Amino acid sequence: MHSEFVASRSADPKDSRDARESRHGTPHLDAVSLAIIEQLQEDGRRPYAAIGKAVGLSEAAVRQRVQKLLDQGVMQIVAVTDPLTVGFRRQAMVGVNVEGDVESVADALAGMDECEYVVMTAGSFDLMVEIVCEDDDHLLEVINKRIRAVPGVRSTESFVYLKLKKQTYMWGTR
Amino acid sequence: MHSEFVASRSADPKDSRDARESRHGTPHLDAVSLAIIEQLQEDGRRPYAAIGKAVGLSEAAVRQRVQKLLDQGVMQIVAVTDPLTVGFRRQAMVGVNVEGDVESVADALAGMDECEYVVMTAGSFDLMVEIVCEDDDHLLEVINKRIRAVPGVRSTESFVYLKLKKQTYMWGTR
DNA sequence: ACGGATGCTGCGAAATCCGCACGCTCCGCG
DNA sequence: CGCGGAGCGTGCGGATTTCGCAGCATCCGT
Repeated sequence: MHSEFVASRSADPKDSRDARESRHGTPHLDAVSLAIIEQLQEDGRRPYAAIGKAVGLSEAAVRQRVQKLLDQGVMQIVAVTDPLTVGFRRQAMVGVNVEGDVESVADALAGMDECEYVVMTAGSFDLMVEIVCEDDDHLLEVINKRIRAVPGVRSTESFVYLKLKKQTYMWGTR
Repeated sequence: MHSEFVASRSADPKDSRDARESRHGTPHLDAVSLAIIEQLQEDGRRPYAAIGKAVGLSEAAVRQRVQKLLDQGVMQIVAVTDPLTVGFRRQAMVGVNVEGDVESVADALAGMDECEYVVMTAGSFDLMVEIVCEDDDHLLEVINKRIRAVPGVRSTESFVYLKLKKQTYMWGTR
């Protein structure tokens, strides 16, 4: 009940003329906020004063900006772990083809704990879903029993992870 | 130069008899460390004292454990953003087929800034790569010019993101 | 010109972080 | 068996950070 911050933007009626929104209700970010985000992408626990020094703002101003970014759902500050280390030994990307309403299938899959990532795509799959499981049995059950049981799922194709080579969270740091 | 903590486990010769490792040099995590990680997955800036109260440890002990988890690369505490909000409007998952050494291709792709996620897989693709770009031109260039130019890449198939429905970092919180 | 909203600053109080000394337990070893 | 070191936890001050708030400047819309 947290950290599924995507696709739930601007549900609040009073963020109306907030900071001029570009098209789809996505809040506009100025260069300073971007710089703050970069700082927190390097270290999510960096003190506000240090960030302020780096971006040229007072401690209090940084604090208020960060709080707003958090409230708006623009960013989250979280611990990210290596799944293998915390006991999830099988992961897979699953491509899904759907008949009927794609979005309702996506919602159903998003409701499953084992689905860590759900995205609607253009191409030979309608949906791509990342699955995190404890072992092979678990993975098998999720793919063959649970995902295929969702109404509207026509077919699936699985790509079991052999080795994770890179995982970054440095958008905006380019 | 940070946060690519995967596949670089136990490079240190002196973490020998650390906390008994299970098979591949992956450090073992006890229930308390798991609980600490859960706390930080909910809020990466939660005070050590509050975590200590939740898991039954002193503030100092939590602090030392967190520091160790960070040092070992078991977890990172970072800001995670919605790519759309920070100005990256095109994303895609790209399946890659390789001839020759898969890992060297994976390394080459991992070296590209636009590749946010690189994983070796079993299935009809050898590699799956997530790409984050600013616009269509950028995406086109990355896929058709850069990725296909990597020696060993036989073919690619792209899945352009239409809508991100779920993105979680709650492993271990089940 | 006037409210009202927004955003930044400065400041004191409270809470947190940090280093360090100390104690405990668990081995390995002479 | 006793010693010593490593690993891990606690408690404790002092430095640092967080937090709430008042004050001020700017930018609108009316």
